[in-house]
Amino acid sequence: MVQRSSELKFHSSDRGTESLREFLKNMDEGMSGFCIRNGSVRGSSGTKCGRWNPTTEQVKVLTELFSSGLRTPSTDQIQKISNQLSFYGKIESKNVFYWFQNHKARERQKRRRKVSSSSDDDDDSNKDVFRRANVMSVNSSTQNFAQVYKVSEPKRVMETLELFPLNSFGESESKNLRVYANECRDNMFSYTMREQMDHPPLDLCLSFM
Amino acid sequence: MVQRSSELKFHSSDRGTESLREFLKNMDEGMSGFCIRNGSVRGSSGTKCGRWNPTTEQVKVLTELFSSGLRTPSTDQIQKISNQLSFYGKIESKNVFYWFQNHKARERQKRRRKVSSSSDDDDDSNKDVFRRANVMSVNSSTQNFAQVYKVSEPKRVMETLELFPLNSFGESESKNLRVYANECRDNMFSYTMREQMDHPPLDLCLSFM
DNA sequence: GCAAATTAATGATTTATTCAAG
DNA sequence: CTTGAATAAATCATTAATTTGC
Repeated sequence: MVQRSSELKFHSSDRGTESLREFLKNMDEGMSGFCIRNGSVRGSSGTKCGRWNPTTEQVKVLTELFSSGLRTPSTDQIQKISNQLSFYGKIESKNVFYWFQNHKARERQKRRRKVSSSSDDDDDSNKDVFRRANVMSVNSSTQNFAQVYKVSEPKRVMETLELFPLNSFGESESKNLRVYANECRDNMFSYTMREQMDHPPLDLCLSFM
Repeated sequence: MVQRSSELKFHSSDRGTESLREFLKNMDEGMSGFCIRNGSVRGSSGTKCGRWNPTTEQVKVLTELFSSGLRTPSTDQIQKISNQLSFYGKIESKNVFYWFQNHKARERQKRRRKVSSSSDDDDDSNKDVFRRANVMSVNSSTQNFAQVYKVSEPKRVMETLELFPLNSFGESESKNLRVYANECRDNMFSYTMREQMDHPPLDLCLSFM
């Protein structure tokens, strides 16, 4: 299925569109070689990874977080979660993002289908809006985003996940609220990875503040 | 399989819309450096980041590109287009992304509303091909885009528009990918919690032990 | 028992809607 | 009123479950 659509056909009427011209030019160039997704490559080795397949632990943690109230993690949160979960297996930030998005949507859907009673149960709309934006990455099958992403994740040191940074924005919007607050507690995790997966190797500490 | 459901319901009314902006900012503002996260800069502080206001030239080029068949530019394309257009004025990648998205949607909508006669002879059609051909389409729900950019792109400076970067993904991605350490990644966001949230605004610390 | 075939889950994309700045 | 921004809903696609015939 090779599709090439180099359809870019612009009206060559030149007006002061030198820039466009340039764009298109470049575009064409780029067009020439795009390789992307070679359909098959399946099942073979790891390079061509299909979609993310979360491990039990990963799902567990994600689910916990979700049921703890986290619905639309911020970019940072996603990064952190991803970092943490990478311990259990391959995972990328976007996966976390998608997971939350799908999970949220499907829970809602499930609820609706079941009983439309409780008015509008979940809907955490506000938060979503608020942060979704920052969150994930795209894999763009071909792009090297994945790579990049990958890179960016590992670098981060594991810190405690701080979800729901309580503090209402809106008012004390002091210019820089770069409250590095949590920096201090950077490494308090100690990965005692236990062999037995029976018990969650990790402790989810919910601290209410 | 088993999914937990604990929906919270936050019907807050506020939507924060600065996040995306913020991230994207970091992304291609690697050099521009402007407006450092002023979330809801309501009261307005120094750098007020209003929404993008495209210049005539920018719109012109974008429109040309659109009518030339480009419908869903890939991330790279966006990046490049953005770079090019920055010549005409302030612009960010996300603006390009959104522009295409909105323009596409609105053209379609317009068409429908107007006359369903001309079916879809518009340029949109071929765009599909275009996009399809390149699996690398930007896709990623908007947010993704944002994130991706933010995280992955910061370092890539493009000078020439190179669309459709052919690169075989999948292999050693350990390339250099500058990690782009965004130091203040800890900016906390604030959710406006509603009284009736199911879950208390908790600070969720996930520590692996 | 064990694969091919079929179905159920769910990861990933795309589209439609919504909100609000100017 | 236009349109940038952002999300939720709908959809597509692929993997895991499972069913079924042998």
